[in-house]
Amino acid sequence: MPRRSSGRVTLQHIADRVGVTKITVSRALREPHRVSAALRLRIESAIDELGYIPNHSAGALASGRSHSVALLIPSLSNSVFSEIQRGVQEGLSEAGYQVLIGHTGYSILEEERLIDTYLSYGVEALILPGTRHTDHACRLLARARVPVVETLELTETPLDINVGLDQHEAGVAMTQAFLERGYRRVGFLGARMDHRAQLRMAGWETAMRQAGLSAQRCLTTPHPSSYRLGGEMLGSMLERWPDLEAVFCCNDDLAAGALFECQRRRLEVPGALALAGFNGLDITEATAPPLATVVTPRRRIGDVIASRLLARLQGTPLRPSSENLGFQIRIGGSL
Amino acid sequence: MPRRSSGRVTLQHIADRVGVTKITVSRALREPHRVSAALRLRIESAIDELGYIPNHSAGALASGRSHSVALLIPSLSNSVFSEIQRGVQEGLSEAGYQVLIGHTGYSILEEERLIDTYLSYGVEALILPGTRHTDHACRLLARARVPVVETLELTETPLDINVGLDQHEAGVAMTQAFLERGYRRVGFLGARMDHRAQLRMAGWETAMRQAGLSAQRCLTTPHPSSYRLGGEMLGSMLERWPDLEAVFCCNDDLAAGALFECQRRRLEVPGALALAGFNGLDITEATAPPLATVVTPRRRIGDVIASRLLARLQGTPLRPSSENLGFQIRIGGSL
DNA sequence: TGTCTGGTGGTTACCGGTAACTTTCGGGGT
DNA sequence: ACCCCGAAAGTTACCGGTAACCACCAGACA
Repeated sequence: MPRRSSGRVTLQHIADRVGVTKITVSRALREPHRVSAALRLRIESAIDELGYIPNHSAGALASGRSHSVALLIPSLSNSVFSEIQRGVQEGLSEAGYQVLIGHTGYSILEEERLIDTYLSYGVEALILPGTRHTDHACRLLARARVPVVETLELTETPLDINVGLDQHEAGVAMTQAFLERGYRRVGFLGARMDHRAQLRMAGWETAMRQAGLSAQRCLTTPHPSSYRLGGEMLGSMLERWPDLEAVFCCNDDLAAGALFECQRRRLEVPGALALAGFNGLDITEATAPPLATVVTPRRRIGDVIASRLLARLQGTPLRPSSENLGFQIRIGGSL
Repeated sequence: MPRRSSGRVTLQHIADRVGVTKITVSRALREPHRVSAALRLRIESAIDELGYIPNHSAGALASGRSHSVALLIPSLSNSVFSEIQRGVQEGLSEAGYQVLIGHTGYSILEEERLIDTYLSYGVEALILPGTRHTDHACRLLARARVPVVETLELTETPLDINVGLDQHEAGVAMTQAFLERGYRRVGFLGARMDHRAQLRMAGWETAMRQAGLSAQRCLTTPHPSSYRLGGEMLGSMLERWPDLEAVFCCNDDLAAGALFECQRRRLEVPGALALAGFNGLDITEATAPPLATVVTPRRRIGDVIASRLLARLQGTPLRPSSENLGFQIRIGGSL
């Protein structure tokens, strides 16, 4: 007799209905071949007659397996992450894993909190955006002995699996594309300034210095980037450096916003001002002119994460490793 | 002696270290006032010395409470949903709930699958996008006796809590804004054509018919909307109906894409063609000219969902109810 | 006929917490 | 001196599954 009559249908209810023990019902669900066909049918019909819903907590507790993986992403509204998510999801859900999505808002403190939460949920792996974490987060991860993927950026010292691209190198390459086309006074416009934005900016600086040019035309803000912000910041830059020839924006949103501002000011792009963004989102191909950008292999990152993780979850022991998936420069028509 | 030496630190380990029983440690964590201050301190230091991470499954199983709520959203890359998420998250996390995000990809079958999954995770409430669900999903929800929020749209027959806006009415209102300004040959451009897009379109039809005008200039596709698609589809519409004066797009992405296409064709907006979108995303204020749009109170929807849900979770019994949070027409400069 | 084997299904204990009830103990009121 | 009370900590049983091992049985085979 149950202490709390929770009203919820359990394995025991199904078992009673069919006249077997609950372990048999459990087997019918998880290892159907181990139960005779006739019995299996009776169990199945009892299950949907009574409306049984398994209790994940009980299963996870008893088996020590949660069949779930946490994917932390900095922003829900940025399609960069949604494409990664799609790849991860597809690969892992086929293998029977549930992907739990967490939202860090670009904060490593929030990331730490989420790592803690998801470890207590018993996730079997964690996928983190970026390679910088709080000390406490690193300690948690080390103790958890759970596969960890760090993504988007690359690091010399991966915690475990690292899949991404070299953001600094991409920043250098895009800047060089400006320089090759004869632009000299190339500015940099950055928002949010998370670690990846910083790396891109550092790439711009490196390339400018190497070419013996000034890397001073640079405007950044900690605010989250948006189209509007791109326009406003471009305005400030033009005021401060009226001789600006080109602007490398740390992402496509800013670049599109900057392009709109140019349209408003009747500044021809790229005639009067050249622009480039970063990521290769849909919008860069749709604007007039299309925006130059660094195309990042987001979908592929998701796929690769899924496949490396599955290998790891299925027992292949790997040493910490870094995988560089590269990028492509697309010139579009704004440069 | 544990059967499986999972390596994981449990309450028992902390208890042994401190010399108390595990229930005391459990209390120190959940009801600190019930444990003496001195002991509490010793327990706390043991906890972070040994790196204890609670086992959520065990807690949920024993207490029958998961402290989590599922929020299903159709698309991760659409900021409409990310703003709702922000409101929900903020309200619920303060009250100690964890918000689990699920991604339906606009499919009610996938929604059904996720409802099943999250019920088995023992969520204490479900927040669903839209008011249409599969029959099986409805049966699951009915049996689960868990608060359910249906959002974005309104319905006459809410399952439980319904918070949103009248999409049809909004479609009518935007169309009337076109008509008031003298536009007559107003077309409709729709993508994805999920239920909300259909309602908006129906609103457009209603308003056109009421004004005695033709509602034939309409182009839709089941493909997901994107900037590029907006441009391409506008191209098709112009080819098919060269006399088009205005286009109401079922969302801002399409409208922006259509605007870009106009720029490419040197079609003045709104001089040669008027445009409007739907949702009031950031981009509508950034383009040149800014886009007319229906501003939906997304953040507020999130906040209201959180507050109604908390009331419900804290025991206030409510009958099924519908709450209309309205919308605003913003004319921008494209109309 | 006896033994072995594989296919089925059952027994038992346990996962790591928590609810509900009980025990212990020191102090205040009368 | 007695009783009562509340605070602090412990006991016990249980949440709903699953792992590991065991029992039974029919047919294959010697």
